[in-house]
Amino acid sequence: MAHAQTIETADIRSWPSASGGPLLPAVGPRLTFSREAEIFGEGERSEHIYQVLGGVVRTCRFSSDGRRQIEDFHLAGEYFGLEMGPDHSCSAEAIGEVTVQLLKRSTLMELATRDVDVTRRLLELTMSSLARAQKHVDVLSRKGACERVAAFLLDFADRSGAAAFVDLPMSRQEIGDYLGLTIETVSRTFTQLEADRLIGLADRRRVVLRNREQLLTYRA
Amino acid sequence: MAHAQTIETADIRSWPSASGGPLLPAVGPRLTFSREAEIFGEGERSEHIYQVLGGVVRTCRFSSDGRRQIEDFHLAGEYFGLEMGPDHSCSAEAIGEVTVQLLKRSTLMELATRDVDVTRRLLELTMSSLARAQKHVDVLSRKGACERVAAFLLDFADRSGAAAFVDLPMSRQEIGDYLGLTIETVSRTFTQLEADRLIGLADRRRVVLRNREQLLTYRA
DNA sequence: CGTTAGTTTGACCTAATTCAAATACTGTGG
DNA sequence: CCACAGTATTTGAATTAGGTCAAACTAACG
Repeated sequence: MAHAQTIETADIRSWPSASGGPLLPAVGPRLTFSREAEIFGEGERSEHIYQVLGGVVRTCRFSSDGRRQIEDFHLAGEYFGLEMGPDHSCSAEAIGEVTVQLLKRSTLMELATRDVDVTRRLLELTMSSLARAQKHVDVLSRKGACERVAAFLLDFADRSGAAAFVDLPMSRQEIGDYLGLTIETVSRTFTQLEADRLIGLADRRRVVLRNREQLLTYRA
Repeated sequence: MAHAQTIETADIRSWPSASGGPLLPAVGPRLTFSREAEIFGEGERSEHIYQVLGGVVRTCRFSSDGRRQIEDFHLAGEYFGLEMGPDHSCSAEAIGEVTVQLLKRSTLMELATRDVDVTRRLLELTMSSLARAQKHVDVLSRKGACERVAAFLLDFADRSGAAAFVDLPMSRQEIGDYLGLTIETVSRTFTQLEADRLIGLADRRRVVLRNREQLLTYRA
């Protein structure tokens, strides 16, 4: 957890009001990480659960052949770092500057033995991660490059709240490592989607979803 | 749930002794399904959670283009059918004859509001499903056909308890639908792994793992 | 046996990778 | 503001793993 800077230790009373959605008590400090900083590493002891407050985090795993598999990107509001075992099964890194809320695992687990709601929320959280992972399996399993990129763009747009405009914080390489494609194929696919008028590329990082309908059919 | 046959309604007192591992109280009947019978369908209301008592179950999803993605195979002792939403997000079907223990979801959830252990066990269960799904993502992401099949065989051997001998209950087509490969590629890969002395094919369904070491290196 | 479904094998094709090179950005110092 | 270095991205050409189509083979079962 290098380059981290403590901002504030949240009070245990910052428990979410009876709102829906999986929210957990912020039993830990906030930290800010700079671009490309490691938040935790694969194999490290898992002491905390994390909630993104600002920026985007990637969780990834490295194969013995040096390839990087990005499990997921995590946007503001989302949680990451939940583990079953004692160690982190993947590493987490900041894409650009990132602020996270730490939740001490032991405290949370202790709370969970007394408060069923905490356990229930952990369960909801884990189940939605599972649903995402299964969708990821579907996409990787037998979809072509266009469908993968289309599914990624739509998912990312939905999650970042923007209707038809995405500001991608991650590189082409990172998209490739998420979608199981090479950087060249990702690049060519963007080019082709633009040629087909399905997207517009204002900037290399700013994508306009021109034809949501048709992009959607790709991800079926 | 066609072709199902009730065998016995388990007593709620069949709560697992203080053993480790994710075990849940069997609050529901046992059912037996015949070969290829549907246990539940995608989109159906999710009323139960299931534990396999005997046989192997596949959970799968169908793309609009008619392709089948098998999410996972479930062996004796394993659970399936946990959902976050009200409906099943995939269907479950019997491979060969299968006996399952049903756990009524509403009863389980009611139990969970009173007993933290139940919720904790549901959490453990979901987390191990998540870990499996993430491993599946890794395999599908950038591995070749040999590595996929090798990873599948090793995983299946480990889970069925056999050290170096696997009796596959599923067809080549099903393996393909699980690994994101065509039946032809799966077949060719088996042939090649045998030619390379990594496996032996007694019967089409009986595989001997001749060289566990080398198979392992494939899945790194 | 004959029929059927599952599997293997072969020939060819396509999508994506690889290798290589050109181009476009970003930030820095002048 | 411009030139430069370094990185990210795009584009091109050649290669290849896996898919597709088609046919032969095998096992199971009446």
